[in-house]
Amino acid sequence: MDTTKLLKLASLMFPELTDADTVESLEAMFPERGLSENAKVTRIAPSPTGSMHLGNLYGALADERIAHSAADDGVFYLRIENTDDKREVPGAVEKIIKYLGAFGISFDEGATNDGDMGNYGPYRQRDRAKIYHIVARKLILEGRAYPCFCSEADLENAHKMQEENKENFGYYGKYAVHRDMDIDEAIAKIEAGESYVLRFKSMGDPSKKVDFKDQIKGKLSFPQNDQDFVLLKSDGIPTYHFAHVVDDHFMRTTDVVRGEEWLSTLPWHVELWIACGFKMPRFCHTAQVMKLDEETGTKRKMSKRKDPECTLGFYFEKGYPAKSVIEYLMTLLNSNYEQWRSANKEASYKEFQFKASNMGNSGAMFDLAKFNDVSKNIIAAMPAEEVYDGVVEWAKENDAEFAKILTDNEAYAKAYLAIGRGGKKPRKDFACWSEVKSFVSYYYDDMFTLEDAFPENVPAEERKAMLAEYITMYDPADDNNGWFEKVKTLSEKYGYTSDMKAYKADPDAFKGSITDVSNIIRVAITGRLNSPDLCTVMNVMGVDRVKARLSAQA
RNA sequence: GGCCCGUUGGUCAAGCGGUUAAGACACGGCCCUUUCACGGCUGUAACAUGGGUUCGAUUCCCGUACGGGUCACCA
Repeated sequence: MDTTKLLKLASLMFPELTDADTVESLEAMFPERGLSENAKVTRIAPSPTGSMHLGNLYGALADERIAHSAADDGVFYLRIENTDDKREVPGAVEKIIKYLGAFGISFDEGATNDGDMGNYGPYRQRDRAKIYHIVARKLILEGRAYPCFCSEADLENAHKMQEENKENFGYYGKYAVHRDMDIDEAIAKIEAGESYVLRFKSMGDPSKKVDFKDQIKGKLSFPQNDQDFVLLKSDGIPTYHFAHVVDDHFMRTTDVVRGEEWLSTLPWHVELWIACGFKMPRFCHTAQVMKLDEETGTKRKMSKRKDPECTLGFYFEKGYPAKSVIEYLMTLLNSNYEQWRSANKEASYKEFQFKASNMGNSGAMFDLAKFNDVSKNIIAAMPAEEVYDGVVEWAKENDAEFAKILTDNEAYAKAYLAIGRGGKKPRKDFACWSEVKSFVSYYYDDMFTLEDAFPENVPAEERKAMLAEYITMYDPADDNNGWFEKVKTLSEKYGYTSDMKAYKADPDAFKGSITDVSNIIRVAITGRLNSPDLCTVMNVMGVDRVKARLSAQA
């Protein structure tokens, strides 16, 4: 190998590098972290190409929990994978940080809205060009990387030929046309200004296997890689593969958590890690989250391209509490979480001992019905103040009119939100804030609508008479027992039994029951057949509104 | 098409050679109950398929089918 020529090639490709820019200098600049034995370093590495979706959050939560669950000094950091400037969406980084923050996921280091935080940066890949170039130069000098001058058309032709010959696609073997190009020729082409990429020179033999252990999937076996994949694109920015190896090495990641879509290129990465001379981290390839289709209620694989509506924004729009989403994701992430939760009802999810090995390996499906149940439990456990704050915050963004109604009389809203709350068996009325309005509309005269739900077995005249009489009986000072006694008295007077046992045993023997009478009052007051405890509802509404509602139907 | 991953009740999901095959959600019934919600009890319902290995396979191996991923100068 002609070292002099290779040096010339390298300096032509990376004129910004000096002799001091060596991999050793990088090792010194980004030393091992010296954390405790069990400490794990994980990262979330999104590309700022659009809105976050549930899969990103799922991965982020897994990373965060793995880092913070194993030891006190674990590190979880944010790295921005902005190597593809064509796809970058302005403001996406800010959005990522904002959304993850909204779900209570915070970083120990990494990219922030104003610069970087931490000693292993820069944390935006575009700012790391020099670091990649230093490693690339080393690979060139060792004969493990070379420039390739193929045009897009060249590669397309090769692809077509491979299709016709039923061969594997890619740049390898005889299709790796620049792999053994004369160095002088390459130098000449570069000097002439020809566009090129830097390719990895693979030494793998696909007829042999490479064995691998994944923290989630267990033992895996692949054919060895023989692809001379691209390390640096023609703009000098690395591809994911190269950036992954360089960054996760120099940022000292101990556990690479990523989606299982990376499994197929794992042999590439394995060969690259070895070629670079870096110690491989542990890998956790997570099953992918399927998404719910809110229209049909059916489920299918989440897809960035096909499902723009499965963004995290969906959960904000519906008004699901961040806590609910996290809680549900935890049940998906670690299958023993639910069991733990039922034994530790009050505990924060952070107290749960999260393990990568407890992650499912067969594709976690988003189950809307279950998610709603989880969310109902979360909301049911909140004090009225928290519910009020949640609804108001949501309404301010999504229903300004409702927000005004709520804030105009905060005490009133909190009073009815407190009904059935706080005890051992709290009501589970709503799964998200957008469901609240229709549930509480009858507390407001402007939103009150009367459904035609009066019991049919009670003649209208009798019903009106009962309501008229009840107005005179109603006393807001009554407690629940006193309230019920009055309804009982009224029922008996009109011939409706209050003996529910007898009534159930033989309904035909009676004109009707106290249920009919209380439902008449209920419909008059709330406009519907279903409501929380009527006595409390009436108390919250206040005597004036109650009497007005009753007389309107009397 | 090549390579890889997966397939347990309606849904999610335990299980890791011998179990009456957990649990949660949903659904049905009963109880509680002035309605609803909650809660309690209870019921229906599953190891994709064909071959092996084994005294014994949901569990291990091979094939088939089905689903998914990937095969870019995207991540």
